[in-house]
Amino acid sequence: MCVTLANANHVFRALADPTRRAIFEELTRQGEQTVHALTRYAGVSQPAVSRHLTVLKRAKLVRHRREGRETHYRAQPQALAPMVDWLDLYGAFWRERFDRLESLLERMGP
Amino acid sequence: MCVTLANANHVFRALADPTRRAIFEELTRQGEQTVHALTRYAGVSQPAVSRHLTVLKRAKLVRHRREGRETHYRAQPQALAPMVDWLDLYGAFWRERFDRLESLLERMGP
DNA sequence: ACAAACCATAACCAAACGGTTATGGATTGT
DNA sequence: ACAATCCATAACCGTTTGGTTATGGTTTGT
Repeated sequence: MCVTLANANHVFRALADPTRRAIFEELTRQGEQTVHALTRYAGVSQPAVSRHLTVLKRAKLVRHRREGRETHYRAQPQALAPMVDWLDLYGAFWRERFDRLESLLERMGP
Repeated sequence: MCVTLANANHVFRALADPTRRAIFEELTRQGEQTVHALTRYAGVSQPAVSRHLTVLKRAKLVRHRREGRETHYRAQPQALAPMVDWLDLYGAFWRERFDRLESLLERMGP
């Protein structure tokens, strides 16, 4: 719980940058990716991607797995918990979120 | 919806700074506050607070109301919607959130 | 009328950020 | 053995950021 608060700052900061959010989104949608693949996707240089991944790693939003000369990264959505907790406390009320959930489930069909 | 995406960046950026989060939290907990009161709370100079409030205002996370020589600010939690939406899409928190919701509804009785 | 209070903006500054190119270490393919 | 690939780190650079003090406009209190 103190861990949560300590990490909250890292999570908020990491997701403040749109490129970093895009990388995290890509990893969430497409699953595990190499740095090479992410570089092609992100539209910035490979070192830039590497450092973005380092920031995401610090926030525990991604994990990496080395395999030969390539490093595979995967999203770690549990690390979003501090942000969700914060929203629970300071923003989104249950009623509102329930409505949203309902409408989203509806859109997803039966 | 495009509006949501456009604003998402502002919201994420605004909440990336701990001082700004603290101000928003204070406004959420204690309700409307003057800049003077927020300055006492935030532990930074009054101009710093004013500019933080400007950033929060840009993200529509706060509204202001002038009353004589003082400006009252209030939190606007609906503006967190883009962040909640983003978490819905990329957080993959369905299971956990659904559990939480379920247990809450249970506690609320039949 | 005048002093004080409240707030926003301007001007300034050090530090952090996000990008780049250069480099080198480890691994793979030929 | 050698060349090429993958990745991380270093070095560098312009811009943004978060803070400060200074200033001025408006409103309030005496």
